[in-house]
Amino acid sequence: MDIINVVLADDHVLVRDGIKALLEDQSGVVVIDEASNGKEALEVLKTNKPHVLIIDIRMPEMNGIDAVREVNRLYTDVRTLVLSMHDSEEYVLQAIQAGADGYLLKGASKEEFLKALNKVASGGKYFTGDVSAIIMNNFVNGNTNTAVAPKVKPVEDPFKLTKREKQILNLVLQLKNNKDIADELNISKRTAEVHRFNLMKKLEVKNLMELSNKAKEYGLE
Amino acid sequence: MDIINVVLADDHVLVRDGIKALLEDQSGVVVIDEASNGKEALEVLKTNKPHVLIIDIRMPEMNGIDAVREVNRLYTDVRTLVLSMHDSEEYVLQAIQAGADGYLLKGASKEEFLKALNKVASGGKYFTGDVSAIIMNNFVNGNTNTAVAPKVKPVEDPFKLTKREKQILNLVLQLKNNKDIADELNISKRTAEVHRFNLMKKLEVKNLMELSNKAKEYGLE
DNA sequence: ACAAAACTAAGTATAATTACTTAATTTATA
DNA sequence: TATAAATTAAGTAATTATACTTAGTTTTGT
Repeated sequence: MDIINVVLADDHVLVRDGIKALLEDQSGVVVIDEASNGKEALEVLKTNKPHVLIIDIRMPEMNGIDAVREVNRLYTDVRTLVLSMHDSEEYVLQAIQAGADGYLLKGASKEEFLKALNKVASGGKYFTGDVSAIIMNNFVNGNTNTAVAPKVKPVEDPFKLTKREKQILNLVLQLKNNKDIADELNISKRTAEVHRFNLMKKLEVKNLMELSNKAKEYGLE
Repeated sequence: MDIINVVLADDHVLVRDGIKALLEDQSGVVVIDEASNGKEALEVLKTNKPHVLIIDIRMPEMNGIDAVREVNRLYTDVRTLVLSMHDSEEYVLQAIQAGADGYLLKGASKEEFLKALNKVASGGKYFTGDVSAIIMNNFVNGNTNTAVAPKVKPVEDPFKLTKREKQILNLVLQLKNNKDIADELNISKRTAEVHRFNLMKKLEVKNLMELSNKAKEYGLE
C-alpha cells in the first residue's frame, strides 16, 4: 500500500492533534478528516472514506464500539483500529465482535502504533499482546493475528436494556436516588424503583458498586 | 527565547508520543525527557531541567498537582503547564495553588497548546478561557494572566477529616456499603455508619451524589 | 389491527440507611 | 501525665431501598 488515509476519532482535540502529528511525521500516512465522537465519525465517513478509521472507545454521543459496528455494516472497505485506555476483557471482546480490525491501548508506543496501523491498513489484524491472551481464551477456534477476519457472530446488545432503562442507568450512575430520578423524569418513585430493579437484574449486579463497574466495563454510559 | 526544552509527563505513551510529535514538528521545541507519573517526573527533573514541564493531572503513583507543588518548591526556574481532561473548578484552583503557570484542557487545539507553551516558557501565565472565569471568581485581587505569580495561601485542608474518615470516604466513593466497609476495615457496621454519618455532616452533604461531587471538587480522593 | 414489548405504578415484606445520642476505649499531643 | 481528639460501637425512630409480584396503559413492529 502506498499511502494510508486515516480518519481520527477522539473527543480530545489535543490527543487528536498529537496523534495526527505523530502519524503525518511518517510519510505515507495522511489524516484526511477528524471526528470527536462516533456519530461524527459516521457523518465524516459518508463523504470521506479512509483506509483506516482510528477510533477511541470512550466518547460522548456515540461510543467507538457502536461506531465500529456501524462502519462494518455500512462500509466493508473501511478498516477500523480501536484505541483504548482500557484492557478490560469486555471492551476487547465487544470491539472484536463489533468487527474491529485492531485493538491498541493508549499505553502503546509510537512504534507499536505504526505497526498496528500498517497491519490493519494492509488487511491484517492487530491486537496488543495483553489483549491477545484475552482473545485466545475466548475464541479457541479463531486465528486472530492473521489476515483472516474473526468477524464473530452478529453481535447482540449484551443486556438488551430498554431506552428508559438506559436513562435510569445514567441517572443512577450519577448517584441520584429514586426520588430524584422520579422527579427528573416525571414518573412515580415506584416506577423508578421498578426500572432500577429490572436494570440490576438484567446486568446481574446486586449493588451500586457492581452496577457501576459493569456499566463501565460495557461502556453503558 | 530560542529553544524551549520540555519534559512531558503523562501516563499514556501514545498521548505522550503524540504531543511530542506535535511539539517537535514546531522547530524550537525539544522534548528532552518523559515521565509516566508525577514521581517519575520529579526523578527526571533531578538530572534534566527543562524550561517547561508539561504534566497531566490524573496519573498513577503521584498526580500532576502534587508534582507541580514539589517542582515549585524545588526548582524555581522550571515552569509548569498542567494538562487536564477536567475543567472542574477545584482542579484548576488546586493547580494554581500548587504553583502551575498554565492550565490547559485536552480539548484545546494545537494552536492554543503552542500559544500556552510559549507564554509559559517566556515567564507568563496561561489559562484557557473557560478556566479564566473560575479564577476571576476566586481571586478578585489577583492578576492571573500576567507574569506575576499568583502563589496563593498555603492551602488548608478544608474539612479536617480524620484519617479514618478519609479511609471511609474512599470506600464510600467506591460505592461500597457500610457492611462491606466494616468487613474491610474489621470494624462493626455501626462504626462504619458513624464514620459515614460524621463525614457527610462535615462535608455538609445529604446524599451520595453530593458527597461524590464535593469530594471531586476538593480532590478528596 | 394485533401481539409483543415497554412503561407505568400499586402492594408487601425485609433489609439498609439516616439521623441522632450516649459512652466506652485508644491514641495523640501539649 | 492530663486532656483533648479519635475511634469504637450500641440504641432508637424514621426514612429509604430492595426484591419481588401483579396489572393497567402505551408504544412499537409487522
